[in-house]
Amino acid sequence: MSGDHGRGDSQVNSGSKGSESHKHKDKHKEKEHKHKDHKKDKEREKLKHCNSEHKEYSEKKHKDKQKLRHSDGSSDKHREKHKDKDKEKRKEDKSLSSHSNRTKKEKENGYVRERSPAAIKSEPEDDNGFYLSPKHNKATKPAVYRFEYKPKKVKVEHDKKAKKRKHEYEDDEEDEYTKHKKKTKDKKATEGKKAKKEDEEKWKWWEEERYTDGSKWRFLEHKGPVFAPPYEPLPDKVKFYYDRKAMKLSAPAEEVATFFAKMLDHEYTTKDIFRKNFYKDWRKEMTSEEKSVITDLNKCDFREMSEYFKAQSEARKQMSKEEKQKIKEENERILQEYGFCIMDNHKERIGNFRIEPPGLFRGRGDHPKMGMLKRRIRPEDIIINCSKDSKQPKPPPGTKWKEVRHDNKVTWLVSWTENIQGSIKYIMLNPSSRIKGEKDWQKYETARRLKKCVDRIRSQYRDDWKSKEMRIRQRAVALYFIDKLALRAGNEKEEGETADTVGCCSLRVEHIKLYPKMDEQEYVVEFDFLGKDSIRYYNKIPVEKRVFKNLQLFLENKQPEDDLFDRLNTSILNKHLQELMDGLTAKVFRTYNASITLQQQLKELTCPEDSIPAKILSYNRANRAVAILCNHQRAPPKTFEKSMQNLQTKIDEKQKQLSAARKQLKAAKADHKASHDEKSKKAVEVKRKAVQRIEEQLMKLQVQATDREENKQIALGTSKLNYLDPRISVAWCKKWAIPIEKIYNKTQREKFAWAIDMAEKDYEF
DNA sequence: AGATCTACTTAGCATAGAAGCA
DNA sequence: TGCTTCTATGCTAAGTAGATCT
Repeated sequence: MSGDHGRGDSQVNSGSKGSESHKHKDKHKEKEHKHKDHKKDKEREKLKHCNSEHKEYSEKKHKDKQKLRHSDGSSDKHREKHKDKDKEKRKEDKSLSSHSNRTKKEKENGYVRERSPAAIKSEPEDDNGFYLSPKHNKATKPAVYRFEYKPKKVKVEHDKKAKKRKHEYEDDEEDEYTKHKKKTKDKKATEGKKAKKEDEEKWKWWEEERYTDGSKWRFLEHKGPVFAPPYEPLPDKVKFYYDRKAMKLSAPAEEVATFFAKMLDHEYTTKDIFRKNFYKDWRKEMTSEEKSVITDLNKCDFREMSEYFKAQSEARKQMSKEEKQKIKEENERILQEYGFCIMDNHKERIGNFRIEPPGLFRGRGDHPKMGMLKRRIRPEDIIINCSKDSKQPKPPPGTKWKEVRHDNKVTWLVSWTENIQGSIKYIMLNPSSRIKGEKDWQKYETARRLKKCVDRIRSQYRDDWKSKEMRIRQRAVALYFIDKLALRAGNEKEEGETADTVGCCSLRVEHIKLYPKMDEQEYVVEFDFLGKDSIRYYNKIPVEKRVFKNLQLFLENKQPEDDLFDRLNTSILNKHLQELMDGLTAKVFRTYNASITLQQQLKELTCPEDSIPAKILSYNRANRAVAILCNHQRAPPKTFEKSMQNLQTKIDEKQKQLSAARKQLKAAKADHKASHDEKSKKAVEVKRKAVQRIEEQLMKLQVQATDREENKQIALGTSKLNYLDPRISVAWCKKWAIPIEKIYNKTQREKFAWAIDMAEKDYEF
């Protein structure tokens, strides 16, 4: 296990660290005058956090906010002004500051979407174990690649070549690749043309050549997207009221109003920004008459509309079986017609063939654009991508596509530009498709190549901590964080366009705190920031002295809102990584560390003599270690406490049952001792079996309870789907005779079909 | 050399549908 | 069988990263 971090079995932990962070956060807030209206969100947060500490925190936050409110009866305008001033000031600061010449981000979030107080245990690490490993230094060897990165003219890899590669490359997986090819060669010859169904489903694309010229396909045919159903005006009986008076809205204005009405139960319809954005966009849809009447959102009453939609969804639930069946069939028909495409002789499932319906935008976290109208996409907005020689999809009658192009250097079938951020959205294939699968496989191969040179890279960045050049030190410390803590790269973001979140390279001074000494530990760094999706990252970890000293240096003469790594960005970092290993980028470290952690944890946690459920618990624990590493959190399910209680009741009952059964067994034994006849002997056996059965059931329940408790606010799915080399899991299943269905559900099995087919029990990541 | 654009992966959440239970 | 609870799936936002433009 070379280059392994030796991560312990980090467990969920909501101890004192959490409260520390909260205090910190609170101070933070007051200092920065963050006082946006996020009462409702906090309430939601409160619900999410079941531990009392969190409640305390939320309440305190709430009080703080109230205080602030009182101190300045802040109107929106006031706040805006304040913000602008702040912005300007910062701009000036920046131009004066010699070390920071990059765009600075406005820190304006009051709403913090953080969850677990401290999900991550900082493990005191043996740094020697960390950096040195027996398999060391293949640095001098020319790198060997499974996939070509800068493909030249060669179009398709042919068998011969693949075989030749087998000798050239020592990659285990390479052997398998060729092996498979041989095995299926005969079969393939008889296959001939494509008989649609069964052969298609079983198509093993991983046994075929890949394109190496950068093209993604030769032939592509599809039916185009499915548009959102047109707006159906409300029945006349459902009224909208303005200033208590019923008012009939024009269809466009009414439609947008219904979007708001549908969200009425959500707390964000009470947020200032949301309301402001919504109102602004709504007015654009109004007739001039409506505009003159409706001048204040607060006087709008959407409740009747809201009730109507609730009743509708209730009615949908109450529909008869036949009606439901009919809808199901219709959906199936649409799926069959639009849900598949033909790509290079194979029918492939499309991932998202429906165009996103119009509605109100709700970004995650404290998003400046929340509430804006996401407009309806029309055929005129749509770019179709397909091959020239295919049957082109027809736009709906009386409409035209924006463009039809034939670009086989990309994988998307349909695209359009979305109006909130102006970004492009795509329709692409399902994860089970060849095109996605190959890429996924390739991703893990890159991570495996990193495994081979990670020791070298680690020793290099450690050397770089001593560099004379600031930029190199910064790069080295950032890389250390990315490697050790699995932080994301942290691209720059356009200020004011999105929620204020950061990754490694975009960390600011205010996101870390240094403690030369904390409790028993020396050189502790405390991280507290909002990452992707505004999920809070909170962690305290001891670092090496040199890292600590460097951080102190980076912090010198900086304001809280200045960049920690002012001489670094993701592009610089990735360019450097590219030089260290072909195909290496910051995110590869996440993949690598996730997968290697799973493999190592599985080795450590699986007991050969355990039952299958116990082994699965071990698997989930290994999976959990990764999820914690990658900070994959989730809101504790709304019914968590209750379902936990139910489970406990069941366990108690089972326990009673067990002791009763044991008593009976004892009695039967005594009986047998006395009588020594066949009948009593049989009775003993029967009772013994009963005890055994109940014991097993109890065990299963207990395992389930543990698993669930530990999983309260950790999401396993993301890492399973995106970070863990599926071959590790498949190999583990094969080794311990665990049915693969216990680990991967149907969708996951489809996505990982390649891994399930090719990984043997001795697979090593 | 930074800004912008493009393509693609990764992310959490809502909800539909399946499974379990009284 | 009808209700509750759990799980799978769909949805789409939010990242990463490379290419291209200025």
